[in-house]
Amino acid sequence: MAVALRPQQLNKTIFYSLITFTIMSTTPRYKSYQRIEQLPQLVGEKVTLNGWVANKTGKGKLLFIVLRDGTGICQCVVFKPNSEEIFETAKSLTLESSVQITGTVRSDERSPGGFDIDVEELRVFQLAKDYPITPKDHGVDFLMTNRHLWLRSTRQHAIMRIRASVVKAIRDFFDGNGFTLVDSPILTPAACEGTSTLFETKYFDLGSAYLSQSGQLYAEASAMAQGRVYTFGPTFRAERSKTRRHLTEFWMVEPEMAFFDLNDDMDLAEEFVEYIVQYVLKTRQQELKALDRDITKLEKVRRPFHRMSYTEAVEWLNNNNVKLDKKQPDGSTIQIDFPWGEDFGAPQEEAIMEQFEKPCIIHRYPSEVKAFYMKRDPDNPKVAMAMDMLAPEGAGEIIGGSQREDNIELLEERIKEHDLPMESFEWYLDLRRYGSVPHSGFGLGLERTVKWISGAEHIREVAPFPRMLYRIAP
RNA sequence: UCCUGAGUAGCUCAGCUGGUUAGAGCAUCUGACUGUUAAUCAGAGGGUCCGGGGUUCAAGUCCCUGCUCAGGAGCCA
Repeated sequence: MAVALRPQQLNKTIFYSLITFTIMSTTPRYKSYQRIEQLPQLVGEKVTLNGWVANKTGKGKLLFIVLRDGTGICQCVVFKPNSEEIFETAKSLTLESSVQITGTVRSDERSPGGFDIDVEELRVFQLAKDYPITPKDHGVDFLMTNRHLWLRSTRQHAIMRIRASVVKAIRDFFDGNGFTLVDSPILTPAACEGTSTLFETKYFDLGSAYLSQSGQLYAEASAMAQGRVYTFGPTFRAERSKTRRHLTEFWMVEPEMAFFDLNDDMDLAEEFVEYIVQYVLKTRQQELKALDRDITKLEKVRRPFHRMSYTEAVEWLNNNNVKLDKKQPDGSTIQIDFPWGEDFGAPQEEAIMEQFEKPCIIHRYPSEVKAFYMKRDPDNPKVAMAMDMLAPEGAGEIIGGSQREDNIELLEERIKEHDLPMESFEWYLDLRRYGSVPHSGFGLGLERTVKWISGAEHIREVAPFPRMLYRIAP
């Protein structure tokens, strides 16, 4: 019989020797230097740090070098009378020069990182010449052109760490809840949803291939094999979108669950998003602080979230006098009551979310405006069993999902209605021929989630090298 | 694709109804300063005013055109 051993249950000696063994066997070659995040444990000791010059100030015979090494910042102090040679070298240092500094750690309130190092040895790896990004204001275009360097700044560093934590939370959540990771293909033969514009590329003698805009159909097939699966990877949309919440290449995580109805789907989405937000709060306090993020807003992201049907949302819009701008044939615009059947745009979503401090799920949209694979509500065939999750603070849609159509006749009808090539979907129809079951899933946009949690103004800040309509480099 | 706005020093910007040799702050270089936090002080260098065409005695400024970028819409995660 298998017994799960937790560390507390192990004999202490064995446990600690295991840890020692692990560290000894994997990290000895890293012991030639320390990292700034270790400094609190190294006060009074002589350490060697490797890093880059983040800032340099001084006053007469005293020089302060703010060193960053990726794990934090540390102020290194050089005093001329101690060593003329080191002082001259330190004086010649420029922004972002790479150096190795050896010295003794001292706790000091006046230091930006809380710790000072009195420099005893200074080695220059390379002297940077005219680093373009200064500690002053810069425009977006300039920063985007220098994205490869911009990533070194405090703010971008913090965002990338939060992104990494969101990714980890996503994987932990599904891995720990009985889901199997399944990688869907990136090169696909045709459109998944049949609507979006796709990036096209040549594929040997087989004609064209397209970069995937969703792994969903493959996730559905895999869910019939594994029960509960998720795919997580890059997706591509060749839409000419130019807003602060669109990228042409972004990461999306798509869970797909056999035997889940729409309510199960929404419950999972809530639990999932709550987990991500709380995980980041727990593990990235420092980074959220560096970003000046109001964490009291994130602390409120606890279940249950708000929920309303599309029909209720339309009623709310009309009761609250949120009008729809309608273009007339003569070019003028008039304001009308929001008509049932029209899809929500950004103004409607923003108006609805203004009243909420945590996410809201809107469900049962008109089937006309939703994708072909979404199941219609048995109680009202005019609406699809679809749901979107909107995040507060103007973050907008972060999740789109649905219960899938599991009846083969109805699915074939939808494919015809949407004018999609039936033969391309034969394999997908097989899933309804051989043991079809009710099933559901959703997709969560990684960058939109990170943008919301980090409080970034623009989605381009939360991808290390964002791909946008008018920018593909660096 | 549509609507709106912008392009002046390495960076961020000012430059009025067209009028001497186009300015400031930061950055760079030189010097001063023993606790700086975007240090301060003194001095120096730094310009294809996005490209092309036009109007004018005279264009950074006005007109046309091209390019680049930004914000928004639609589509969506």
